[in-house]
Amino acid sequence: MQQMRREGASVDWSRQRFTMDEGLSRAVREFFVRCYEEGLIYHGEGLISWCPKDQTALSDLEVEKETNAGKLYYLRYPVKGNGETRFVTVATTRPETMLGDTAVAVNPDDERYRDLVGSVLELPLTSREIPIIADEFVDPAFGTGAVKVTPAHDPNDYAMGERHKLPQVVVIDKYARMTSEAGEEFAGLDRYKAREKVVERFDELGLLEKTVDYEFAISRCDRCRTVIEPLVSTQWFCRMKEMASRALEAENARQEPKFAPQNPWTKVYTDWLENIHDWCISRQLWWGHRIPAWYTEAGDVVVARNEDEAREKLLREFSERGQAEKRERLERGETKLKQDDDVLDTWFSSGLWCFSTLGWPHETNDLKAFYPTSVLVTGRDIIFFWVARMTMLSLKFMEAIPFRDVVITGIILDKHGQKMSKMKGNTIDPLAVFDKYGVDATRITLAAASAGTDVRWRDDQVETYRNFANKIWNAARFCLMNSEGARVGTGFEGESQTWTLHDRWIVARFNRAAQDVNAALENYQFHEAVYSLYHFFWDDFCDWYIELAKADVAAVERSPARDGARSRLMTMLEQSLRLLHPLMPFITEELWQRLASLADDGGSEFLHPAYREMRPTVMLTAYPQARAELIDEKAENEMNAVIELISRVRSIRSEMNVKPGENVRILVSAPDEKTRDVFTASLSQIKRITRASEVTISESVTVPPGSARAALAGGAEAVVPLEGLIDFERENGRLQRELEKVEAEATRGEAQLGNSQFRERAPIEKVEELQKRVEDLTGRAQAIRRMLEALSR
RNA sequence: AGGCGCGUAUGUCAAUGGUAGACGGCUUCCCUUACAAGGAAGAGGUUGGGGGUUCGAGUCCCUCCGUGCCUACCA
Repeated sequence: MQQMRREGASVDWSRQRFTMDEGLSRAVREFFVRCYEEGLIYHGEGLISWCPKDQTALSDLEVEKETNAGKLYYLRYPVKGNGETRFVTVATTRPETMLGDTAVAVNPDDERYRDLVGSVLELPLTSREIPIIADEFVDPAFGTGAVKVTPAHDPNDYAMGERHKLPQVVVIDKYARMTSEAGEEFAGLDRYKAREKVVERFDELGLLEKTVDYEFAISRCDRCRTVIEPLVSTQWFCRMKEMASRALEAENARQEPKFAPQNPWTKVYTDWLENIHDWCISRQLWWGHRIPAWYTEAGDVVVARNEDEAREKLLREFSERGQAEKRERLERGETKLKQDDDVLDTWFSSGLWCFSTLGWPHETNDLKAFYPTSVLVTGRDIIFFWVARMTMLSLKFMEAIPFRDVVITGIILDKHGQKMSKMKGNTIDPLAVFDKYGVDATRITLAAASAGTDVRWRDDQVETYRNFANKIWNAARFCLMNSEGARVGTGFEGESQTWTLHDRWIVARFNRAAQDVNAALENYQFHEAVYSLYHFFWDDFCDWYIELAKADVAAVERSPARDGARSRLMTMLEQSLRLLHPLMPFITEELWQRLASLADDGGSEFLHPAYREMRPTVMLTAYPQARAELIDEKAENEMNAVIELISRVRSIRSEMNVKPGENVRILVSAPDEKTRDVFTASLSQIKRITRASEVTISESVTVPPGSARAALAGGAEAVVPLEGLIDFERENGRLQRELEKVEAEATRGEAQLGNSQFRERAPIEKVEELQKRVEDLTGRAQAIRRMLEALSR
């Protein structure tokens, strides 16, 4: 909880619940009683997974399978009869369980043993005789084709025992020690000691045929790693088939719930539901919801919401069954009731969470308002534990599935790709990362990991986003330093005729970013949201917009133009902070507060209409939605031309080793008048950013000798006269490389255009798009060739 | 044994069948009046191998190699 608060999780803390709270306990008892009354929950004997250390039953999900390098022992059992010496050899990984064997099984079609079916074996080390039975389950190809059957200590054998009505001989107790049934020689021995001894004795008797190395799966308690012992025991079980089929129907017919990412989790979920087994829900632990069942000394069991109800129910039952004596004793208060000491599997109460927290079984307002919920976010290892059980248990008494969407996140691995575990000591402490890099940086780093893919965690990748936070801080600082005269929030209202190109452009870029971010969040594609936000803020807003607006914004004299530029800058920052807020709540709130304090009413006007009366905070502002009419493609294209011009001049400066402090002259030619107008409108910005002493724009230029040149889109050209400074070799190399690149791409494009199949079958837009691109490329190539020619003269 | 996933730049990872990108690292230059946790310019790829479908494949299909996870009642 402390960690969630540090993370800035914006949850309603007043609704914090604990599974053992009274309201939830009531729901658990109610659910249990109703299910018992329907026969869905039953009390009975079964072979369950037992942890000898924790002394409790476990469900299938709470045992971990592990491959284990063990041995396969081949044991000979003598066939009884007629003094003949014949043996049946069985293979086993657990020889100690042979003491509890009550049969040997073979496949009915197995010729080798057909004549022996029905005959009897003398079980070594015991005085027992056991039959040879035939069962389809046995695989003739494995081992010897004969299987020892220990119904009390193996799940398969248990099932086979039921099929053939075999007795159960319990030779291992709940402490994993041999019982007296195992015989004097073995009683009291630990299961592994017993194994050694059994093998030793078989060897002595000449009944150990061979021992081979064998790898097999071993089950461990996921809590304490102790090897599980299958144990016949009386427990509480929940029938799952019917509930599972309802959940399956919801998924198959209506995609309820919907998984994100959809593949492969939907299938993982449905596969498990299809192969579901009954659930052992009782635990012999001290902690948890006590099972609402009461026993009399005479062994009667009653399930009820409380002890009073238990008595009533018992009275009714005794009457119905005509057990007058029991009834009278109960009425006289002579019968003591004892509640079951066992508790419920915590996942059972957790499975009710979605409605137990909202007041069920009462039809509360909360239940009506908040059920079903919208989304459950969890890891894939919890799909069975929680997601499936929640849907099943919820559908039992609720109309709808408990959540519409299930988002499966990746799992954080260590830097070597290993799952983190306390045992391996490779866990990371989120609080330490928060301390080192900040919560915002950590949050956005996690969000940037692609959806559903595991993350190899390295602290240093948080650095990228710590730097991003720093960038946001510094950009905001610049804006705030130049905020005098700005009217935040109104920058882009109603005066578009005074906007510069970069104003129209940043509005377009912002709306595009808002569109992308909203779409990404809608689809739980958080990494795409991060990508859009990062590049919008850093590349578009910081690198270009602030730089282009700087001259107007930072003008010394106050003027309507300066106020306007500042208002637009501040407005864009305010909107950007809103867009960033869900991913970086702390820094955006801090900056937003400073910004809001500049507004006349302290920022109230920024709040979502529903929250106008509340204290201003970015949390209560409306999240920016894209306005399609503001995604101004024309502005984007024009700005691209300006950006290209500036970039190419910078590139020339850098490659020609022009000192940063040194001013250059720039001659720009553009055959197209509109392009000239675009450049002219941004003249002062171009001049400033390229550090030019002079920029001239005309239809065509006379190129001074010793100029570096660059071909631009639409036949335009940038010329930087560098007489005396130019390195002809370098310029030649630079242009050659450029030409190669452009020609290669043009050739590829032309080849594709030359393919009649492409022209016929590809969509028209694609063909036209390529045509345009190839035209531009060939134009550039021509221009560069002319430049090279001029250079060599 | 089945099922699922992954192999892309030196590293970690992106990319509805349509110009292969980001971040880090690397090279060069710059302490320029928001930011050196920064700015500018660069280098770096036959998308694991081989087939196939398609006008077009990192993306779809088959196969092989490598690797990870989940499920399972072969003793």
